[in-house]
Amino acid sequence: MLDLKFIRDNIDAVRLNIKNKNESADVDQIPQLDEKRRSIIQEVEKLKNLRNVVSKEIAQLKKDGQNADDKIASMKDVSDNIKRLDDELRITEEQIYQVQLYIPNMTGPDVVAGKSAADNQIIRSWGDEYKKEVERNHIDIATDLAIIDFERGAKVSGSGFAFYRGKGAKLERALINFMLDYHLDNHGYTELMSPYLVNEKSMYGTGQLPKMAEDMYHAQEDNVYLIPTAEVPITNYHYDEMLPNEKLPIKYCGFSPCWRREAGSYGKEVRGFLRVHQFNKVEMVNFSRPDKSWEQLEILLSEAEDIVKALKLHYRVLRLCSGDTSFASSMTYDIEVWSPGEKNWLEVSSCSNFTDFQGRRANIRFRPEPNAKPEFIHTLNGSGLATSRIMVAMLEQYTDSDNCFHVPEALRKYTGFETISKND
RNA sequence: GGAGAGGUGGCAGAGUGGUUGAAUGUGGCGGUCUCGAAAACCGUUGUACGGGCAACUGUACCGAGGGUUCGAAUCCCUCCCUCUCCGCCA
Repeated sequence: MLDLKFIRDNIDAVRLNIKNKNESADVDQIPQLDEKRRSIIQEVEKLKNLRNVVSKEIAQLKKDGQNADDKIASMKDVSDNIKRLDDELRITEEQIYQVQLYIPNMTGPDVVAGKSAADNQIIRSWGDEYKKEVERNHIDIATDLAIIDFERGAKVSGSGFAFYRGKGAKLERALINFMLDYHLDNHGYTELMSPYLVNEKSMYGTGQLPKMAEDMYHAQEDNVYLIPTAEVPITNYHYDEMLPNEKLPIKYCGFSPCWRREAGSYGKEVRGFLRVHQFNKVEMVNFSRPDKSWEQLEILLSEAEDIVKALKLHYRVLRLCSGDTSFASSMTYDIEVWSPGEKNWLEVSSCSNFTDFQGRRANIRFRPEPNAKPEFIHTLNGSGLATSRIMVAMLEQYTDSDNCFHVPEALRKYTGFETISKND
């Protein structure tokens, strides 16, 4: 959410930003609604002041045993007017809020205006030496090794769901544990294991609602949502809180499955693990002072890169253009690994600075100095990493011509085995 | 799911219609005393919005939202949450 005062003072920039982000929000009605809001406040507060003063006079008169009927009668009208104006104010503020909810975060200074993924900037790439030519993609390999079962996933749950089986399941667990341990041991994170169902308020707090309602699984009976990312519970962990300045930045990481309906995305990149309704991810969340958040974003990105490097996978880093930068994000870096089977880049991490956008929605603040006014915190998060596409790249990268998968060095102490072959 | 109790300031805890933004305690901050500290004593200690260049000032906030009333922390309704007991259950 953007600050109302900011919108009022920067209406043109806000309008341009909406356009650059391919969003639609009718910001034009804000100035007059805000004007109306303020004039109502001034009027109603005058009346309330009058009411307070006269009420005290009435109390005094009664205490002195005198008659106060005249004053009470004269206040009746005032009271009715207050009620009417308060209603009007409430409606006006609700109208403003409903517009505000759909206004995206302002993009950061380094974000170029652009329409689509084609306009994203390539920042760097790494691990050229790990490129490899393969004939089979991850689906063939995994099916052949019987470590991932897409068919039965579809039978039991629907397309976009899969079973990990045998050594495949253990490999997945190894990957998750490796990533978590890496961040805990090397990057100073505190682990959070979170709820996977969250309430509506949390979804508004991080900005998934109201815009993304269609993309989430919703349990109507209890009005809770399956999380599309651990960002939601972990960021909202500090909902309505004042964070101690001396503890900043506060860094949490956590594993969770992620559920996404992916409504309307059929036909593209849906094969196998490329786009699924449920996948596993380790998420990193950072609560930062505003003056440090851009610096923290670079650190967060490097922490995610460390994982890909440790797995020795060829990857590149992109800075997303405005059109590709998500609703709540100010700036986002994507990490993409090379899939030899797809001959394409696959997104495995998104690292974003949300500035104060989520902090304002979720009311998470801190005090810059002991007696200073509270300010909204900056939040950042990044995948570190999503496993399904890492699994794609690993399977294609590390399976030899004899159809034997070699576990990457970094994962061996977690798997307890070094290879996976057909009859394991 | 059934029955009951409760949600007040950083925390604890008074307050059942009229100078209550809220007693009191405690914690925090500043000070006096002290070589220093403790104790004691004094002072101070919320947020949001509006107006004002500012000092300042107005309004609101006692779980949330409605209602009654000239006036609500206090009365009524709805919802949320916590706790206790019973039932069910991994």
